[in-house]
Amino acid sequence: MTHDELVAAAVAEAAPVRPRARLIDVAIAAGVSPKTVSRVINDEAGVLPVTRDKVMRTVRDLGFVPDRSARELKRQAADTIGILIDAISDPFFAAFVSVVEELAVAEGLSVIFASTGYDAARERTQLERLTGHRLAGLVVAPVAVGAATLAGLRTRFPVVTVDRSRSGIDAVVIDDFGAAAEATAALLSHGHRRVAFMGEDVPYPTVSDRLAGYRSALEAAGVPFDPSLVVTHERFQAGEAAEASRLLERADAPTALLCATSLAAIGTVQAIRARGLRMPALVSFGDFTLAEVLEPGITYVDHDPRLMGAAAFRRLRELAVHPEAEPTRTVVPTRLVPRGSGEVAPSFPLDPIGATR
Amino acid sequence: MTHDELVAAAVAEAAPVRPRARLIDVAIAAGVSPKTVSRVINDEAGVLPVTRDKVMRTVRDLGFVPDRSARELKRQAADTIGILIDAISDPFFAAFVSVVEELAVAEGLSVIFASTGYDAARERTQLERLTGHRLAGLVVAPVAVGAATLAGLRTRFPVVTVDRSRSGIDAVVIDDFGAAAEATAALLSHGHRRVAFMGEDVPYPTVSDRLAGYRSALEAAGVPFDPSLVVTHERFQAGEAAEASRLLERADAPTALLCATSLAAIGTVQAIRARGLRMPALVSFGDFTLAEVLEPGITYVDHDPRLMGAAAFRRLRELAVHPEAEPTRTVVPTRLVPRGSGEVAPSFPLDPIGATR
DNA sequence: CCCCGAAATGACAACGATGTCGAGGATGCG
DNA sequence: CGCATCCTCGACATCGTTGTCATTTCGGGG
Repeated sequence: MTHDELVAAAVAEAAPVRPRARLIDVAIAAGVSPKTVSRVINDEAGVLPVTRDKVMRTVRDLGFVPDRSARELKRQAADTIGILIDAISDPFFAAFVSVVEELAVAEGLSVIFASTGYDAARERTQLERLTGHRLAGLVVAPVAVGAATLAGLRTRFPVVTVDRSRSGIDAVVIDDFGAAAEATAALLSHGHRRVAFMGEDVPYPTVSDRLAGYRSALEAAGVPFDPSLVVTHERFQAGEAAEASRLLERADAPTALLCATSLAAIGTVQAIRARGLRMPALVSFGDFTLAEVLEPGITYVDHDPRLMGAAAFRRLRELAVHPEAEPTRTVVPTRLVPRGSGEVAPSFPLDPIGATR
Repeated sequence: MTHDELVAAAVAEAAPVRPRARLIDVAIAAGVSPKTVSRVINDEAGVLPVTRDKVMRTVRDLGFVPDRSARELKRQAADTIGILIDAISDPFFAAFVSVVEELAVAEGLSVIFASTGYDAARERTQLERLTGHRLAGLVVAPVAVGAATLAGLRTRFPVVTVDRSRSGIDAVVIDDFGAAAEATAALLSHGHRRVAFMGEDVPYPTVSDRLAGYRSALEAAGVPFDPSLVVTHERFQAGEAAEASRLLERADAPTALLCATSLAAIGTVQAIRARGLRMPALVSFGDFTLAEVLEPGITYVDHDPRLMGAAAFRRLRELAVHPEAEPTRTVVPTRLVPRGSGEVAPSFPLDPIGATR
């Protein structure tokens, strides 16, 4: 049989372009039936050690790797987790995806991902692309996709939304309203009365919930809401951030900023430095690289992508076991992490109101 | 629309478990043969407009999405790009993957990705997972996988390595040696004689090539190489960076640092600030968020992940058309971007040597 | 009015793997 | 020594889709 193998190997070698080995090729080379090869590569019981060894050797010799398409087609179960997010270049989602993949690997699952770029049409395309696979679960940060569509998918595999939610679908979110209110209240408690809000103008409520929390905190403190202090842009790249920073050159400039996302905070900080402006008090949503190295360190609302990724993955796996479970809304706790930038007093204390609580 | 959604959700709710619609289900519902449905969803010619409309309507009604496993199995061609990288949480790779996905989407391709975590065993597993799919191409940042394995894969689909190379395989890299030499020479030209090198201790030559470039530049300038100024750690997290920063507390502390990766630079900057040390001259490999906001801005060797991603993708697509093409080595140009931190003179000019060129 | 050819459609097999079930051989027990 | 039993292994059908090729249909020309 070693002889047989050598012959087979030689034959294989002779072929200039060796096509991918199939299970049947292994079976022929090893002199067993396809089913037996299948049993071996799937670690099923009921194969004689001798046979098993022979097959395994042949598998190695031919470099056989089972075809996932065929395997997925035959088995109804899948071992791929789909992730659909806004953009992988967003550090929040990079960390999020990283955790999900880490956990998936540990369970022998694959990860396939796609990004929407905040675009509804692209989201639809990508969603079809992902759901064309038999998935073991789908994690999606929904842009425009509705509850009905997701509910339809949910009959096929577990679905969890992240960062945003849809009725009837499991969600992993934070308390945007409460966290924003807390951050705003903290700024107010240091004497600020003119607090600006900067955020992306995205087609989902994350930022608007934060804006609502901001307004609510202002109201609770008896500070009038000034719409001119709310700056939203589709993105906070250099250009938009520069424009936003002009707010600080006004006569009635805000003395504090609440940035609704870390991207907004980064852009704003860059613009402020680039224009040589004096740094106002600032609180960011979400930590970011080097935020603690700035002078002062950037105070932020902790909004840990790793916790959220772990929560989403955990829920996905629970749903895999209990597909009929009631949808739950997992609110990952947040907390305000002071690092300096949020605890400075107004530069121009017009009318210090002192602690509001 | 909220109403519509509620209605749709209710309908979905009503159906206890609606199994996924198959092509055959569409065929039956539309009163045509499976093959005709196939023709319609693949936009093949030779279908009467009436029939086409009828089928398309049924497809929508049933929410039919073709099964990718079956499709991939039947067609031999695939439309999925595989990416295997060290870690998606590394901003370099996040940006890299982002570009590749962007380009892939534009051509109607999917992306499946996996990370190695710098671990050889995990790399092997992940590689099998990825190559179990029929791929339209594979981009890999190789850890331990050898030229032979990749050559085997190359007979099945285009393979491009990135950041590191393997003989006989197309590669997209930068000139690590040259770029490090240039950066080191620049530091020396500002009068530094004690320049430290900090980098990860990774099992591939990227960092060691940079170290070699550093040594070469020292030699060219007649500055003796001091091994105690080379600090390598497996990772540059808080702990390791803190240890590395102790170098700066020595009596004969270096006056300049060359950081072999942006992660090393970030960790080092964090540690320096955390310990309240005086900032030495510093040049980083690779830009990072907020690097320009620090005081002074961090001078870096531009090492653009977006360019590299685009180059890798382009090469993949070329190879798809010409599978037998000779492997090429694409060296993405780098340049030293001065922002201040690399252009400061030594704090303690022991023996200024002036410009060495 | 019939026949021909082109266009539209369908029947059938096959992609590569695995689930079901049955066949055959070795083993244990009376 | 014979029979029941267990264990190993293989034959065959099948997952959902598409390629090949045959068949039907329809309009037009003779």
